[in-house]
Amino acid sequence: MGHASCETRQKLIDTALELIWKSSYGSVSVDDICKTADVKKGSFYHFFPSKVDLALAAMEETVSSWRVEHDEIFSAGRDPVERFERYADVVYQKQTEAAAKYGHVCGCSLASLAAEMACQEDRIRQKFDEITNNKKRYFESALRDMIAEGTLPAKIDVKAKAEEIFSYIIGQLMMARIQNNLEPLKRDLKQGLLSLIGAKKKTPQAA
Amino acid sequence: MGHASCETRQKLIDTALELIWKSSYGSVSVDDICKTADVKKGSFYHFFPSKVDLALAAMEETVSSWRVEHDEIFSAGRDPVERFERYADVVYQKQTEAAAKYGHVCGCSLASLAAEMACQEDRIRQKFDEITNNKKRYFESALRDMIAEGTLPAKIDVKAKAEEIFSYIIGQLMMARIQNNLEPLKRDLKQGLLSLIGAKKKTPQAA
DNA sequence: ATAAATATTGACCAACCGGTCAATTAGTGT
DNA sequence: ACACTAATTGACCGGTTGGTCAATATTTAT
Repeated sequence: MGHASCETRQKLIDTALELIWKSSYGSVSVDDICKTADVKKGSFYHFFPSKVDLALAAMEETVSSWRVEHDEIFSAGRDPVERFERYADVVYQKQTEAAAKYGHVCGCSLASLAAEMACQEDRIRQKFDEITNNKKRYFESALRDMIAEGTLPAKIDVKAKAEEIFSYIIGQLMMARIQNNLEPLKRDLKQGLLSLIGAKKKTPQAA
Repeated sequence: MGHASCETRQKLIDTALELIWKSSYGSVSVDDICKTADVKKGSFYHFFPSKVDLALAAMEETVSSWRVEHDEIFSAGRDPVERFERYADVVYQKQTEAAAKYGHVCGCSLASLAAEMACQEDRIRQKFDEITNNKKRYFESALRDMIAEGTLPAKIDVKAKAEEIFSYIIGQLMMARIQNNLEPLKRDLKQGLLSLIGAKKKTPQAA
């Protein structure tokens, strides 16, 4: 059936991801994507009913490409505070790579796209919501582990704290993109995260 | 000289502000702005050399319309922690008004615009930087007052902390826009700000 | 071998994009 | 009254936009 070429579809997704991340949804045209991916426009509309549908697929692709790494970082086998620390390190590292590749700091592709489109395309808003809710579960789980550990008071509102953490990370990435500067991210992301969590030092009762 | 009509210029700025805040820079055309403002395109280009120049003027307008209120909130006469608390309240209140007016949560107009355009129009990036640096001074001043007060350790990096605070606020506003939900803002903005600042309770030594 | 399903192509579209311009109108200082 | 400047107008432009479509080529199941 000519199904051999999911690769055309994939090439379109990858290209869209790159181009939109580098600039913005509005400034990248379907023609741009097709030309860069070396795919004819007719093929584009064979795989995707519209430009937004491509963007939606690109969002899905992004999150699925993170999944394994994400699970490793937030592994329940790891000390909960270390999970956040490691996460901060990885975020910074990925931003560094992207900045080198694209010539400037790009921030969070999903958040930038969602912020741009939230008020026009509800499906993009919804998809981001869905991704966000999933991600917050990792944070909530880590926070609960800290409560169990005794490094966080039990009365804390775990869901609220997870949202604060999420917002802070998004804010840092947005600012990094706008300022085109990774230094604040390097300096403040981890530290701010720890301030926000506000954990007590673990009482060194072992050994 | 027919200068009677700076009002045309002003109407264009106000309209652009509204339309771009409601949706995005890329999705609002010069024609849209002109039609809404009831100004002919020729007039538009009489006052602004390009669409970005209008956006730049709109950014300037936004910040100048805040100035007085901002100075009051961060008045040195006010307790430093209260400045942040009051700021959080005002941010929430303004978002509520805008959401009612436009039909959905809009977030920070400047940050949304800057995030969208940062990688394409350096002048917008620079303008946002300039505005940001100014705003951070209010935060830094409040933090320094807290150190003087003894509610914050003197060793703290004031500039870094101010950036953390700024990022957190931007993140909360972005998330509010994307989620089209003011509840997290209401619940978390102030509290997260206080966690981030991490001030000790003022020792009640008066009276 | 063949029929059905899928993929690819390039030509095509109306609407819209940001921007220009010459002509006209209105206000101002003298 | 007059000359000068600034504001307004609407027609105009080439290029681009997201999207369509009929024809063709390719792959697969039988």
